Amino acid sequence: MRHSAGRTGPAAEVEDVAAKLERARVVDTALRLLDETGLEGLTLRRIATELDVKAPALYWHFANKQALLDEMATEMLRRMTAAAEPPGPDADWRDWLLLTCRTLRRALLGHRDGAKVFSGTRLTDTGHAGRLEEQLRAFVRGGFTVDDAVEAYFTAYSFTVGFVIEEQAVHPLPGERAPGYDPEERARAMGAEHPLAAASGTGLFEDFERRFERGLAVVVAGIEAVLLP
Amino acid sequence: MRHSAGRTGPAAEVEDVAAKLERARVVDTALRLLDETGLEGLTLRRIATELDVKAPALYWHFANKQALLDEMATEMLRRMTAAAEPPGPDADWRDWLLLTCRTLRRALLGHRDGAKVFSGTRLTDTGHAGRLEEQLRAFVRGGFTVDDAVEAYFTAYSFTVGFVIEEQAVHPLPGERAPGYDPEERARAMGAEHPLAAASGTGLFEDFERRFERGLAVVVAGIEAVLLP
DNA sequence: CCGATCTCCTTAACGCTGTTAAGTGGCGAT
DNA sequence: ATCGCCACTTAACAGCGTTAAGGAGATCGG
Repeated sequence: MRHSAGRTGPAAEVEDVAAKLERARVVDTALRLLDETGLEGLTLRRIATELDVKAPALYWHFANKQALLDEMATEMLRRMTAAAEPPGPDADWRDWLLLTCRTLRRALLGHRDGAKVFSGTRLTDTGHAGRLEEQLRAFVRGGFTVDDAVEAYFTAYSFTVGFVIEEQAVHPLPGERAPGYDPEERARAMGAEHPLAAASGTGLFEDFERRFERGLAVVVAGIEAVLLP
Repeated sequence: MRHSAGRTGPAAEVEDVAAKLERARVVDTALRLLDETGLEGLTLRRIATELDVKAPALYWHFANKQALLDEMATEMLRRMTAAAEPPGPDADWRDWLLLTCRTLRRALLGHRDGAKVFSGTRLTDTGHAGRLEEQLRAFVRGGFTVDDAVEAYFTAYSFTVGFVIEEQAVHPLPGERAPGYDPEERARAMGAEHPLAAASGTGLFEDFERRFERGLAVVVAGIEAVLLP
């Protein structure tokens, strides 16, 4: 099924590299198009046209659309990992966790519907294993059991993904604002008999940057309080 | 555009009730079908067939498919709210928050792809305003500012939605287990040079019930530590 | 009582989607 | 020169959401 199945020797090496380059070009184009069209508008025919190719050609490089989406999510993660300077090998678990979550958020915000693409796919390689290992090691250095380390990591991860999904519903792209997320409108909808709910629009639709940091601080403080030995 | 536009009198009342019953029947059927087919397989033609009707008939009741999905998400929330006994009017914010998040999780787990349906839609009515108001009031009673109350609520909400999205990737329906989320398989993929990452499968793919409770405890403790005056 | 109106549905069709089958030009190796 | 594989094309399929037009049946005003 793979490109060089059954072949051996240096020629296979070279061809595999070429194949990966093509694959990468498809993924790159798809990620660029994603920002223009959104996940709904991202069709194989469009991607193919952008690559001066017909749609069925993509099936040479990917088993199906989901495989392409998986690869896109993986590539997002790869770029994010490459862009983030890791803290030193003896860094505190807090530094690692903050870095991981902030970088994850940046990666998801980097593309329209990034969080949805990401949360709907399975990663296609284990390139992130190294970072995860260092993250968990930082926890263990801090006195956590492995189980508690995973627990802490997953809690922060869940918060981050959930947060960004909501954020991208309001801001499809940084700077853009989706219709229907207006604090005043919400206040009107909630009615005078629900003053607190009516006032919540501001706290729900604005200032995601600061709110993410506060949420992260809450999670970190909670980990300290509950899981730290 | 609405059913009784421009009409008055008791007959209109009766017809509106009938119309709403029809609408509700569509939503109910769609939610039932969702469990069988998943979000991908949930087509208007299938829903229509199940209702002994042709697909375009649905456009009499809903402007488009998204409007139906919105209504489905709203109905999920309505049932969840109806099923959950609220704590007393003087209950602690902790009780309210735990109830809200646990009930939200239950509601999302109640249907296949529940979290995805939910996170992709906008609620169609303000029936949840009352509960939100009580939730926020509990925070304010506890000494929170309105902003901090919203912040705390949203942090817990984000965690819950993010958590269940991941949970449903592993367990499409309670009891079922999606392929590819096997701890041993993960351990093999991570490799011997990443022992902690390899061991993380157990902590990531199992025992969601307990892990959700611990995550919730982390969030609550974090709110106490960071936001409580 | 009759014609108009409104409700709720049907049939037919449009343009689009992901995906498969079959065929084809070119290039490297034998 | 020819074989075989790579990377692609053309053609087509079933199915999707959605729209247009129309029709049966109840309900209404006159």
